[in-house]
Amino acid sequence: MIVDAQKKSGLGPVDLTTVQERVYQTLRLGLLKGEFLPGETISIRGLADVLGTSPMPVRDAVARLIAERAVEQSGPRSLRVAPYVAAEHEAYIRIRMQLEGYASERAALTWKDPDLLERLREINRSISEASDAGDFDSALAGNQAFHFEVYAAAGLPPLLEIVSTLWLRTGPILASARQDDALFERLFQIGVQIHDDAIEAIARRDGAAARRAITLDIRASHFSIRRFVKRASGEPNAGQGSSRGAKSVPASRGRALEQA
Amino acid sequence: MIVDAQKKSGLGPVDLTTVQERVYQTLRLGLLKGEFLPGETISIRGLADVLGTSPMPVRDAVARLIAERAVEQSGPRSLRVAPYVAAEHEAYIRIRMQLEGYASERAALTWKDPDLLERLREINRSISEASDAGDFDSALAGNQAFHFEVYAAAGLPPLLEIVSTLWLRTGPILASARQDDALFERLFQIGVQIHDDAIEAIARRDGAAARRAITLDIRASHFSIRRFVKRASGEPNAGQGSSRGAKSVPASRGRALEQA
DNA sequence: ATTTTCGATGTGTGATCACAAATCAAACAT
DNA sequence: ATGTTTGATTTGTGATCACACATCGAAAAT
Repeated sequence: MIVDAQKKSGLGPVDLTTVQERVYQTLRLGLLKGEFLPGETISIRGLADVLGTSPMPVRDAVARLIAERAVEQSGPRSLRVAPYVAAEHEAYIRIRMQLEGYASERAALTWKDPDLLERLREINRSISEASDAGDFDSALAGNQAFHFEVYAAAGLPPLLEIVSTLWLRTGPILASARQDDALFERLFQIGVQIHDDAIEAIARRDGAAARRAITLDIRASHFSIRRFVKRASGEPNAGQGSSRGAKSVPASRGRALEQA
Repeated sequence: MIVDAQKKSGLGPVDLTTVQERVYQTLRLGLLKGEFLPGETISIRGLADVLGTSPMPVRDAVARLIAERAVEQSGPRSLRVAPYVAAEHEAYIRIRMQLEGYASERAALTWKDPDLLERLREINRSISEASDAGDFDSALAGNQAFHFEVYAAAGLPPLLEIVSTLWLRTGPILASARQDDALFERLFQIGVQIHDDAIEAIARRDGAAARRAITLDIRASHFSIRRFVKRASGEPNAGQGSSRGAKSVPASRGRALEQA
């Protein structure tokens, strides 16, 4: 043996994740944060350029996003973020109510971590503050953190993954409503209130009440989104089906990932 | 215009799907049919070789399967079919009971197609016959057809997709139990009976009963699988695996069901 | 006999190139 | 002014190559 394991305890392990993985996580986060608009066309080469890599890793990452239905092919040679389609979105909401309702019920009945309640309260407080301050990015992130904190307490890791891919599809749509500040603020006000109900239900291990609170939360935000889209579709754009031959996407191209 | 569309009405439209898509569908079907064992290592080049293409399309297809958790990386440079992990599998069963139970309930309450019942009865009959004849491939396919025929009647296409990716994960595990003929035959016998209950429930639009039947079906097959795996892990017998993937699949086939 | 070493082989990853098809804009013809 | 065509550009797809690392087998050293 040449040399023993050097014990320079000053340096730790190095990030050895693959480029493809980092690209995937970046795009995923961007989708969740609403940096892409529903229906926005994307290009592998374009993304590679912005991210500072070759098209290859982006290609793999996009393939995964396609499998998760977050990205779809709008034609033989074009990709776009999944557009808003009323019927489809409504279906996803129904599914989410079932799945996330089940997760909440299970969390309320089986949770163990004694710090859970305090953590939920803290997160909910931060949502309220961020919303009041007009910091919708933080409020959105906080909302996501709250829900997943609850679902994690259900003790079914695979459920977390499934729900998270569902959020990946509803994410851009929810985020697109951020254009309407007033609506967004009221959405969070209601949300915080419902979250409090959920916390209380979990505290007293009332599974049915927890399920009711979370499903109500999902339904409420869905109604808001629907109202927003309906109002917005008066002029700018309406979601179009996955049929080909659609030109789509107004010039209102939102920022699609800035720096490298 | 150079030339009109030639009207040789003898030839129809040509399959213009991409190679990647066909590879994906092939692998997916193979997974569902049980041509891969849980935990079996696979190689991109090997699959490409077998399928007669370059590694490129396989790479994209596998990326999608990874996103669906049907394939996972077992190391920095190696891939394998998702192995059987008891806790994980149990979680998937719970999720499936929720989702497929919901789909069944909704199908029973909202179905419209007047031919639905007859189609279900026909499929169930074919399962029974195939099982009696020892043709488990057909019986397995029939079972899948039955379930998805029901879920399709729920009128929520996105739900179908989600459930189908869940089957993609439980598929190889279910199929691996085919080594035990006796168990498999009894499994189908019980299944056919439960399916009849489900049909009856749907016929009289009894949502709760339909949900009960389907969840029972899932739970029953889960118990059988669990019993099989438990027995198989005690005595790693050399069952024949129709693994058509690449070379690989070392002698440790008996342990393919456990983990790693 | 057991352990170690080391080389051959195979792996996923990433980059680069080729290509047909789709898109867009300017120039055309009406 | 308007609808059509055409040509340059960009797209995803697929093939090929290079590379670092993992794996495994045989030879060597203990």
